[in-house]
Amino acid sequence: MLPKKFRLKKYSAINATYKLKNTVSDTNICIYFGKEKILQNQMPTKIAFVVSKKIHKRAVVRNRIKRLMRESLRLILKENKFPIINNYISVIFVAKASAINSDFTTINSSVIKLLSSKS
RNA sequence: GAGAGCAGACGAACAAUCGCGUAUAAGAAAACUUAUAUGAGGAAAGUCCGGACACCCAAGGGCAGAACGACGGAUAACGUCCGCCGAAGGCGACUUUAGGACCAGUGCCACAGAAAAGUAAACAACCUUAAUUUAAGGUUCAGGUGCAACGGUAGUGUAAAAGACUACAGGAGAUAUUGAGAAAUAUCUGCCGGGUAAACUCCGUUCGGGUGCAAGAUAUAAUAAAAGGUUAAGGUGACCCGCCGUCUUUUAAAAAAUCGCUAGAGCAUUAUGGUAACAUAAUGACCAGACAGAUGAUUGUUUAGAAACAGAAUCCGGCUUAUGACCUGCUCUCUUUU
RNA sequence: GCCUCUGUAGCUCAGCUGGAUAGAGCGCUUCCGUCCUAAGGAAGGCGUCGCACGUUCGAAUCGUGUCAGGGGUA
Repeated sequence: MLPKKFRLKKYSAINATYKLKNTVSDTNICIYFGKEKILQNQMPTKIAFVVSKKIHKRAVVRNRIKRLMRESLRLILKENKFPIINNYISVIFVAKASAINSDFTTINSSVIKLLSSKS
């Protein structure tokens, strides 16, 4: 789990990020980017993870996908591979139906691929 | 040894690195940092029942309504649990059981059949009399139909028949004994007119307003538009009476902190009472509490080749459903040996 | 958290209340028709009535449980 200051919490902020439709997608994951930072460089980037109930009914499966995505993003933030993330106010990771039963390496590789394609 | 029945336990372990929630302590103006401790179930699930708790409300009456249904107990309560009776199934250990009442009333029982419940024979058969192709009377034993035929089997009896009579088994009622009771056993009485209430219904018991922690409390902040209304809107949510008595409804937008929030009809061990469910007493420990929502990732070793079902959301008691592997105890049947 | 509805042929739906034949339209197959196709006509098959247990002589229908899907509300 990310520390609390990196989490995107507010309902209105999530809706605003969705409405921009600045997306990059894969078979497993779709990423929504928010507005670019111009003035507020001091604020940390807010990140959210979404796994819809339409994808799978059981909470254990959905939690597993969320945790895998979080883990891969934690490693990325730690090594600071992609500074592109720090240029946006908010980022939302949405899992797709094909992400079910996939292990850590596939999720991690798709996250890296999407972020590198954006930059 | 094989098969089966019942009950129970468990719900991968260890190490390393990185990382998250909560609490406490220290530091810091603050954001936060460091250290320590701790952090997912037997079903957390389904939401099928019962409660606690909270608020609205004033909590009254009537009539609808809902649930339950052998008997005795347990419990805060229950549609749950325990014991026991009857019935059904099994060679047996044992299992299952919505198990009150169709002598209050109404309805239904297709096709077939004489007839599906009405003091019933339109098929057919038996007997008697007249008569010989038939008619009248008596009868329903046997036949056939159907899930079910007006009690069953065997005899007596009769023109032919019939609980008309007798024996046996069954049902019902009465009496006696046993038992806390359901009920069981014995004797007697020809008493014996189908089934269906998971059909309406009747009887008995219970419930007796509503909404659910997004309940609600505290603090801060607080709008706009339209419609209706003291000639009674609205609330009490099947409905009626009765009661309360001033704002109410809709649409749009905005803001969201703290408490409730986890010490409990709870858990473990022991003792006593009870067949048991359970109750009482003593001792001990307490360490999830989030709010877009914390337990993860990688590597190595062991095991059965990385294991099943599955993620707390106010809290308890049950029920139901899902579930891999290994293990334990008691009992029954069959076979073999002694 | 609470409330509520629906599962029937490949698809869309009747039938259920009130128990005794599982049906309609579109689609599919074959034949007729036409020079060929379409329209039209004829015939045919297509179903564990979501699943399990029960009540009943008999269950798509009644009862209970369960599974799946949808909707409403805060």
